[in-house]
Amino acid sequence: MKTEELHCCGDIHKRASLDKWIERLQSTKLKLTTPRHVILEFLHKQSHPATNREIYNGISNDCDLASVYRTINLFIKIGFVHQFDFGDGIARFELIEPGLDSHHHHIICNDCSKVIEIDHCFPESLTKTISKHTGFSQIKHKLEFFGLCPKCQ
Amino acid sequence: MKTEELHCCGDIHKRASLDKWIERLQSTKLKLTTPRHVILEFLHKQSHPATNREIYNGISNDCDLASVYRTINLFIKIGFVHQFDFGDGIARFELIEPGLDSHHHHIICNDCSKVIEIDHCFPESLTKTISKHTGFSQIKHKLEFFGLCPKCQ
DNA sequence: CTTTTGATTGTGAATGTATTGCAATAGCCA
DNA sequence: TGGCTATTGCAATACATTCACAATCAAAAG
Repeated sequence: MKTEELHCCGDIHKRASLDKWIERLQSTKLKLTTPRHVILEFLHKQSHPATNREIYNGISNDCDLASVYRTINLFIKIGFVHQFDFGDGIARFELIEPGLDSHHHHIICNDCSKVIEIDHCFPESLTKTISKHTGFSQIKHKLEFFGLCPKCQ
Repeated sequence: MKTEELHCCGDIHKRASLDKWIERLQSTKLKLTTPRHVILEFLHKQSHPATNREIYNGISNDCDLASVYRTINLFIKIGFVHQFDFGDGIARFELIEPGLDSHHHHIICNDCSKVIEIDHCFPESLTKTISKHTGFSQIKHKLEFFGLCPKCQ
C-alpha cells in the first residue's frame, strides 16, 4: 500500500468551487437565502466535519442557531451534507462532493481531538457477505477510528 | 465463509453467569448495592445493547434514573460495559465478556430499528496500516451497519 | 419596478439526554 | 451492633436539538 493512498487533510481533496454549490442549490426549488449562502460558504472552507455550533460561531451575526440546525437538516435531506458521529454526542457535518467516491472516515485523538481523514475502508465484499447472511438490503455503515495522536502519546 | 460465522442473536454467545459478574464486582473495592445488582442482572438478560432509559424501565422501582447513568458510567470505567452508538443520539450499553473476543458490531434496520449482531470486522492489518500512516497509537474503532431488514424492504 | 405570495427566518420556549450538588441512606468492616 | 464512607435519591442544571408562530424575505408575476 502506498503512502499516497492515505490523505491527511481534506484540503487536498478536489472540491467543486463554492459557486458550483450555489448553482446546485439554485437548481432546486429552494430559495438562496442568506443563511443557506453563508453556511454553504463556511462548510466549503472546512477541511474537517464541523458542529452546528462551530458553524454558528463561524458565521456569527448572519443567522440564528436554530436556522443553522434547520439548514443543515435540509442539506442532509437534499444530499449536500453528510453527518459524522465522533462519539461525543455532538453531530458533525461535511459537504459531500457529488458523484465521485467522497466516502471516507476519520481518526480522532482521544486526548486533543485532532482529526485526520482516512480514505481506507473495509472490502466491499464484507458488505455483501453481511447482506447475504442477515437479509438486510441497502447497507450503509458508520466507521470512525479513535486513538492517540503522535503529540499526545 | 460459513453461515455459522454470523451470529444473529446475543443469546448464543457464551456468557458468564450472573454470579460471576457479582463476584467480579465484589472483588473490587466497590460496594454491591441494590442499583448495581439489579442493573447487572438486567444487562445480563439482554441480547442487545440497552439505553439507560430502557434499563431504568426494566428495573423500575429499584433505583433512580440518575443512578442508572452513574452506575453505567462506573461500569464503563471498570471495563464491565461497552458503549455503542446507533446514530440516534442515545447511548446504548452491553456487558463485555471478559477475556475472549467479545468484539462485535451491529446492523440496525432504518425502519423498525431491529438489531442483529455482526461478528465480522475488517482485517486487523487495516488498523496497523492506519497506525503506520497516521502515527496514531492505541487505535480502536466504532463501526455499525444500517439498512433495511427483510420485513421492511 | 412594484406587488404578491409562500417559503424561510428569528425568537423563545419546549424536549430529551445526560450530569451534578447535597442531604439522606445503606453497604461493609471492625 | 455501631460507625465510617461510599452511594443513592432528589431536584436542579447543562447542553444539543426541535418546535410554534409571527415577522420577514426571495422569487415570480404583473
